[in-house]
Amino acid sequence: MSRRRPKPTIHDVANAAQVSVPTVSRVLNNRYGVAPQTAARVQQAILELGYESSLAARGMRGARTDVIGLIMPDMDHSYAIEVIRGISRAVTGTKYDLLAMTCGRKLPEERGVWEQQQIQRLSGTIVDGIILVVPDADEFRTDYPLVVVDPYRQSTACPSVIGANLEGAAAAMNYLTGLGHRRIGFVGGVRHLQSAERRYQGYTEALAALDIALDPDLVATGDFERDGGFMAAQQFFALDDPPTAVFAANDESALGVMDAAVAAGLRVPHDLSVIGFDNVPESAFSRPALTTVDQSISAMGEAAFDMLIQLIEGRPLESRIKRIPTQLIIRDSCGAPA
Amino acid sequence: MSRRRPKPTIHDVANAAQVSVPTVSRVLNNRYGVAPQTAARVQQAILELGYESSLAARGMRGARTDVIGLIMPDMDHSYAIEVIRGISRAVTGTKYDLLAMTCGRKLPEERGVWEQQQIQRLSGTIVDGIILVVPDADEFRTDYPLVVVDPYRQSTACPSVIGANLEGAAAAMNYLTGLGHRRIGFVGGVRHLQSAERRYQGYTEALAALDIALDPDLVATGDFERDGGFMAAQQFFALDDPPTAVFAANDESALGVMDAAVAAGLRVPHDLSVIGFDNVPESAFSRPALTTVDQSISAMGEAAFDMLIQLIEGRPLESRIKRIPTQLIIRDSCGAPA
DNA sequence: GTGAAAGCGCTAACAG
DNA sequence: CTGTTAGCGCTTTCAC
Repeated sequence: MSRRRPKPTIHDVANAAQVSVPTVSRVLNNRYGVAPQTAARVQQAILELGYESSLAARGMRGARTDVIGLIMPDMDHSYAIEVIRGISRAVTGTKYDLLAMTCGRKLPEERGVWEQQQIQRLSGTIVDGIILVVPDADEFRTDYPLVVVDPYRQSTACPSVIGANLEGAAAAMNYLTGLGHRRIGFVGGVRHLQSAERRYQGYTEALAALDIALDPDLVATGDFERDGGFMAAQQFFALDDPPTAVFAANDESALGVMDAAVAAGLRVPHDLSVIGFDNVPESAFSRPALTTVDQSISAMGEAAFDMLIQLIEGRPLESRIKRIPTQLIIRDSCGAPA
Repeated sequence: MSRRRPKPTIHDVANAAQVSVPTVSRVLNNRYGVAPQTAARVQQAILELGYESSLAARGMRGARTDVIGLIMPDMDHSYAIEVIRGISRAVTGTKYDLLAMTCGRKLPEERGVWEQQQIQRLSGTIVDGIILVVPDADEFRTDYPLVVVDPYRQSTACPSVIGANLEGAAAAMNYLTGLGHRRIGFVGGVRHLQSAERRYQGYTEALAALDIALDPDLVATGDFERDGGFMAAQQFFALDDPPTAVFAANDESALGVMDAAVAAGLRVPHDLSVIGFDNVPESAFSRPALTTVDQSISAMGEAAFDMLIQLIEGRPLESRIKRIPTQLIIRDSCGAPA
């Protein structure tokens, strides 16, 4: 470690083995036309020098790298973690390595360009294909294999994996109304995010089906984070006629609503029913355990990986859009209205 | 998206802006000596073409990439996730991007070489420095900035971040013996992993301090996973004189022990006390909540990032080994022996 | 079978 | 201020 011993290059190997650079390249890639003896000498040199080819250089020459890229805005929230888990599992046992990138700058307005940047910085050279999670942008200037998970808008521009948001929201609302709730609050997610919109749509449609007028006071704009749910709930509680149930557009928000409920001295589900969306691991451990709509995020990750491999290997895609079904998970946070 | 429009290169930009390639490179890197007018024309072309420089090509030319690499054997288990979280948080707000790699091939014997491979494949070109998590290998052939998290053995070869495993284990054991336990089982971790060894050492030393003979029947070799804990516990329960408490070398094993306890009809902590190590998020949600030693894995990740940045930016390291302290978290899984 | 030459996209050193 | 020349580490023709 003391002296700066530069990483051995293919050149060093060639020298050590007394052959030319292309020959080393050939044995590296198991090409035909190398004498067994020569190959052995090269292998020997590789071992001795501890040589390993540079991903960058190799990729630049157009060769496949057997690495797939995952680009996501953060690797901190449960949603992101679950996607990573799914893809990580899918990668296991394949020849592919997984390369996940996330950015330091967290300002939303920088995100869109960041995504685009990363795609181009990586594509074609470093990775063979890319999975993009919850992209801010809608369209991408690339023709490399690219699969989008849970896009903003449902464009057919890229092959994508989406959740059955509308159906899931309908199931949640039906469950709540079936329990007898009529005043139901909704905590939304990031504005203009497709998944959030669809869940909202499920909310309004369910209300309409029962001829319940949409009360603007009962619709709060959250941010898909715990704090947003907390604040939204506080607004609800301050109402003259507060809701008896809250449908939050994702679990983190729902957990925030529950936090607000205990802070306000309300008991869940006795005084307030709460239902979430996503079924992130934490939802099973809240007190009471959160009733939610399982969106199987990790399954979305796995599906995205499968699609990407099809694309990379040039096999035809069954469909450009893969919809992952949703499932109502009934736990302890909902009951009949008091 | 229909036609294969190849990614624009610096060349295309140069053409479009009617300048030479190096000029484009200059404006790209905010170098001095470009006429404002020319620069504007280049910027214009960049925008129109949606150009973004290739990480691979840029890195190959020796320039800094402002990307730091994270190499880990998996991105699925809680431990790995926590490390990612910590580093991801540390990266936030800095100019660095984070690139995390995992491999598809999961066989342990392939791991050692895989790590070495990745380091060389990435270092110097694609990333400015690397954080390596729980490496199998002990020494690395690289002179690039490299920080190791929780290494196998405590070698001084690389700057590293380690947990206070011995102290933590001592705290756990003291707590158990303070409660009155004398027959305490130990579920170990992956053999030869330094952290597991140190925790075992804490176990034996605590026993020795109380003049309790080490009973081989009470020491099981786990694998740091839930199943291993489960099986180890079953062995304990089958003993003529089963332990009244179990110290598991990590939380996942401890959770497995609790699973086995309920399967055997034992109540925790009434019939059996269980204590873990790590304080992964799940441990707070088990029933009963797991008493454990907080190892602040995400803090280890953050510390590793900080050290790496020092290395990259050429600032002197305070110390080559950073030890992250440990803290006993008392929850509900331990009590006095029956 | 093997080496020489060319070029991937980019930047650094030099001219002009 | 800007263009020309070289070369990073590697693979791919194409000769020999």
